[in-house]
Amino acid sequence: MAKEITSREADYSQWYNDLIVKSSLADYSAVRGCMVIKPYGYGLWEGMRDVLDKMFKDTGHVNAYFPLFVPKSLFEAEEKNAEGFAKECAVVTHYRLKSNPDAPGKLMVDPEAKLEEELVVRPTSEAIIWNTYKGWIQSYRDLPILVNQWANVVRWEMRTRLFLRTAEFLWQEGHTAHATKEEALAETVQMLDVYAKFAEEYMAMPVIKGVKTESERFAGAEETYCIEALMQDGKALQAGTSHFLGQNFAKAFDVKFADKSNKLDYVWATSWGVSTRLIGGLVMTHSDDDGLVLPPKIAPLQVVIVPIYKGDEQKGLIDNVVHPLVTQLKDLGITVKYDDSDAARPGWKFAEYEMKGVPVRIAVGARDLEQNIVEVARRDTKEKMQVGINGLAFYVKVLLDEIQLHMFNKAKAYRDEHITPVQNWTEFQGVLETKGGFISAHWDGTAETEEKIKEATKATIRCIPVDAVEEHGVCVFSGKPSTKRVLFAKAY
RNA sequence: CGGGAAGUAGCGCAGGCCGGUAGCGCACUUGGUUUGGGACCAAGGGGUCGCAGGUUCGAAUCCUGUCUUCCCGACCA
Repeated sequence: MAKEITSREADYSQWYNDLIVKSSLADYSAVRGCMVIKPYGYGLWEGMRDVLDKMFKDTGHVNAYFPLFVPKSLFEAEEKNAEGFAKECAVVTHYRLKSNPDAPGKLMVDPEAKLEEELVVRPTSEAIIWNTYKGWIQSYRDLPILVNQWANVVRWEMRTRLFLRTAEFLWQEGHTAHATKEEALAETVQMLDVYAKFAEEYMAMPVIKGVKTESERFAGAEETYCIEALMQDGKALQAGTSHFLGQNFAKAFDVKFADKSNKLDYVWATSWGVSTRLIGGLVMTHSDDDGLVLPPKIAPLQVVIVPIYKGDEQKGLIDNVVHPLVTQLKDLGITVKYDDSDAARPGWKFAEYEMKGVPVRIAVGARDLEQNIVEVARRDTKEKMQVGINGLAFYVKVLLDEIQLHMFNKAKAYRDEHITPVQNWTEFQGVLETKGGFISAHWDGTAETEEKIKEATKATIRCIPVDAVEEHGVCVFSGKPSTKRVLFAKAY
């Protein structure tokens, strides 16, 4: 038993940490709050990135890259945004080291090399980008600008967790500029839909589309849309956000355009992003006590083939069957690995690929060949099936689709069971303590009530669902009138 | 940033109170036997005990500082 992980029941947090490390997604690093994303974890991110990037391109966006550093004077231009991030900014103050005269062989910051103006390491890029857009935009003919960047950002978090919250993380941030409010709003909603589609169809992670309350809104935004997912421990995870920024950044950076009648107006803006946090969400949505469970559409490796043999003669016979199978699977666009390494025995390989969440495993032994079959095992349900070799590649292709669908349906069933409508404060507290998940409740719309509920229970309003129905009710906490239900939950 | 715990071979740990030149399991190397759920036998290799100071004839062990990680709070994606 070389690699065992803590069970979810014993300690959910420890299970998560064990899983990330033992499945080789990431490692802790020598830098406080920063992690190393290992090749398997990065492969997962690359797969997600490739799909999202295509979805962005298909909706008319292009990629660009802006600087890591933001001069402090630019950063503080949009005051609300700057204040919102001020407490977690890394700041570059010097540009040179020198030998330390008091400690031979050691270096020190050269006090003579102090920067004229401090550079903020971007926690997000609105400031540097809007400063740049000012030079790109004169007329309505220059609009819209639909730019995305894949980048790293830094937020100096006090308490970090692998993938979910690290000081540095990878993400994409879209920054668009529009001539009208309507167009910007449409863009905001469009990208929210892109995120939701990606989460559900590729990650098999069901999400609720909604709007943030004022206190949870992105600093500097007029409106923040979000997708919220539910983890297996009943806590919610904000998985992506899309912001309608109004004219806030255009005003802060003086970005005006001339419309068709040559009238000057400020540009309308959006920004939207998802990060490597999605990997944490993926892990906590599907995985079990034996390791990762990855949806086929995102899994870096979809199929692994393990030979079981005694001696070179049997190995040769198995090779004769497996090699054409590998070709057939690849021709169907399936990623496959034939693990015929002699370094580990079959049982060890089984456990290892289960830990890594490979969706389908095919075991081929001499006994199978006599009957012209193989053993196909699916990771999500742990089922094993005897399948004929003829037509096997196509069978696997269909099976991968079935696994993808089953994973989504299972996660959705769990999520739906954990959206609990409550009518009063007693029920609210009871559900939160015993069951967890989302609580659908009426709220009076005030930040005061929201804050008091948070203080009392640690639950926050995750979102006001976009499909919330209008109904008359009374606030679960204050008893004041309310027109729609919102979703509360404890959150990551 | 406050409270708690931890850091000794790649991983998991013992040793520490009572200072005397570091050990166990797994992993690794070589050879052999094996292979249908984390194989077995034999012989090997590998550690400035997180880092930096201090006490001492002598420090993994005692003292001080510091770094990193985990858990609980406050803050946040």
